[in-house]
Amino acid sequence: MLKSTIYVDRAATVLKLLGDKTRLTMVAILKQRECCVCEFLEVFDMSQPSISQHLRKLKDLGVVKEERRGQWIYYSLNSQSDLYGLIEDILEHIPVQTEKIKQIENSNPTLRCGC
Amino acid sequence: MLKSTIYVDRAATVLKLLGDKTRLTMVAILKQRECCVCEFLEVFDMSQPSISQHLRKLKDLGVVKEERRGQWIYYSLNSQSDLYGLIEDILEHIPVQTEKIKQIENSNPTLRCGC
DNA sequence: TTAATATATAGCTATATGCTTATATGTTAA
DNA sequence: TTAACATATAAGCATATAGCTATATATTAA
Repeated sequence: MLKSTIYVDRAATVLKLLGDKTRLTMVAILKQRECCVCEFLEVFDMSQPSISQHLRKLKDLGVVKEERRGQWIYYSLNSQSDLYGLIEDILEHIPVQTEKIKQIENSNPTLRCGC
Repeated sequence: MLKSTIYVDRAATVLKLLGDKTRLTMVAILKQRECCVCEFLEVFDMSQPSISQHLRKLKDLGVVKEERRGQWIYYSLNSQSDLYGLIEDILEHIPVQTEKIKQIENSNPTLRCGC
C-alpha cells in the first residue's frame, strides 16, 4: 500500500502534539471509543480546563472532531484527516488503553443523573 | 506482523523529540545515509552547537548511534532500538529528503581538505 | 608542540507549553 | 426564568525548549 506523505512541517506539528502523554493516551482511547470531557476527567488527574485545552489542540489540527449531543460534546478521531493514517500507525506501537476504558465505563459519568 | 508495543511514556517522549522539524528531518536523512555534524551543517540553517544538541537528544533516547572515524563522528539510525519500528513507520508518512541528501553530497564537507 | 579542524558542553535568553483558578457560554430541566 | 450541569475561554505562572555565543575537548597534520 502506498501511503500519501505529509509535509515535514505538518508531520512535526502532529508528532509534537502526540508527544504529550495525556494527548497520546487520549488519542489511544479515542481509537477505541468516542468520549466526552467528563469521561476523560475520570481517567486523567487534572482539571477540566486542562482536558478541554488538550482536546482543543487536537481539534485545531484536525486530529479529532467533536459532536454535540445535548449537554455533552463527544470527541472522536477524525478519520477524514490526512493525519489519520500516520496516527493509526503510531497507535499500533503503544498498548491498547483497556484499563482506562474500563475506568470510564465503570464510572459512567454521563449516566449519573439518569439522563 | 505483531508489533511489540512501547509504553505510553516512552512513546510520548520519542514523539515529542520527533516533533521538531529539524530533528524529524535529521532522522529522515539518517534513514537514507549516515551523516556527521558538518554534513548536517550544510542543510540546516543553524549553528554547529544547535546541530550537536539535537543529535545529543536523539542519542540520549537511543534513536541514533554515533561512531567516530578520525576527526569525524558519524551518526546513524540505531536499528537495535525498541523505537526503530515506530520510527520507520512514521518515516513512511513523510517525503524522502532527496533534496537535502543532494545538498550534502554536492558540498562534500568531509572531502574539502582532501582527507 | 602547535595550528587547524570537528564536535561537545556551558551558560544565557526568548518563547512555548502545560497546568492552575476564575469566569463565560451553552444546554437541560424545574 | 432560574438552577444545575457540561464545556470553553481567559489570564497568570512555572517549567521546558530551542536557539545563540563562548569555550572546552579531541583528532590530525605540520
